Amino acid sequence: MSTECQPLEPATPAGDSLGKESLNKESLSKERLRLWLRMLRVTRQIEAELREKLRVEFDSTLPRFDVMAALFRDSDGLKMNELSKRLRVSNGNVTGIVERLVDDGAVERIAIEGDRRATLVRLTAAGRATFTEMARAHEGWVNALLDGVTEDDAHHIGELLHGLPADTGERQ
Amino acid sequence: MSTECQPLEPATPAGDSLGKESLNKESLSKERLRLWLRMLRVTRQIEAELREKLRVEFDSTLPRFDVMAALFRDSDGLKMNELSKRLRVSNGNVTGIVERLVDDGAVERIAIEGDRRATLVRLTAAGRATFTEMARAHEGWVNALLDGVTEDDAHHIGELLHGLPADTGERQ
DNA sequence: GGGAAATAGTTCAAGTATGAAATTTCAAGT
DNA sequence: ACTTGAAATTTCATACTTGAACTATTTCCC
Repeated sequence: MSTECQPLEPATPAGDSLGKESLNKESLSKERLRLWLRMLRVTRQIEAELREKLRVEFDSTLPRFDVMAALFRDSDGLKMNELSKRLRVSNGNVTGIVERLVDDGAVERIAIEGDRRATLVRLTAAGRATFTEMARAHEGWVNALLDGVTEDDAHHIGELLHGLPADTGERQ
Repeated sequence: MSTECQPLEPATPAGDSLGKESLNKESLSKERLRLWLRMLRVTRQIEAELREKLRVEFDSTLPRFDVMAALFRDSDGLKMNELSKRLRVSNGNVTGIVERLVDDGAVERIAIEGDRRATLVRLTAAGRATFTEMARAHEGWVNALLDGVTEDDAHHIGELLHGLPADTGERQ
């Protein structure tokens, strides 16, 4: 959903006693909020279009795509554990998605010798083939959706986002 | 979820016969994909933190917050219809969220005279009070999460996002 | 006026998502 | 060996989300 709330009235109204308006903390906070709302709206919109494309053209979904993408990168397979860390979603969530991918024949579970708690999850050959097609299409869709963005823009925004607390988290 | 896929190998590999690499279509496409993945990751991360905050501090959720925000802006109330258009979510979705907000006492349904199909949905006094608190906190959280973003940055990214196909859609 | 089309909502099935509890297995320490 | 604790997953309750089917009401048009 959209978080369609707009900045409320400033707590420090008209006359600002701290200095230039544009250097004001209130103003900066409002501007960041506006930015966040716009980022959210754009992201949601793009996600919706990608989801629709995946649904219509591949009878698949974004979560499935995400899981397959992670497994495609680690072609030796991942433990459920690692998968959920990689995708930053809850453990139980991954269980369900993988379950459906197994039903689809795109993914297989492999027992790990020496640890009967864990399971390895891996793309099947069919899964790899399907994902390769999906990924190619996906890149095309994104490219089209970000039509107005030049390479410089992309690079610039990327840099700005990169410094954010939200982007510097525990990845890997 | 995350769409953690990285750009695959370029279809046009090393030697590029079309001109400078940075002006290459392939390269631009990859750069846009990279940008999209980063936007998605940052957005998801911020959303996750906001959701957590709402849960812990207000025992609420983002969808509830979004609905309340929309109703706060239109203090006369909105029809379910308008609400779902405003938030860009499905009709049935809004039904459920409003239902829970009604249970919470934050929202009330009001019959519309002259059209027995539609219902008006409005924040209660309690709902307005609660939302005012939540919105203040929310702005603070966003402000903190976007800590590294200057006012110029915010403005710049905002402008770039603004031109996107995804942002120019049927709003309001 | 009467019926087709449009509009407003709810309901439904399936999938996604979380956080918490429960289960099974492993790893130590005693 | 035994128990305690950690680790890997699944299960569960709840909630969100979509797209489609369904109901009820209104509007339009002949």
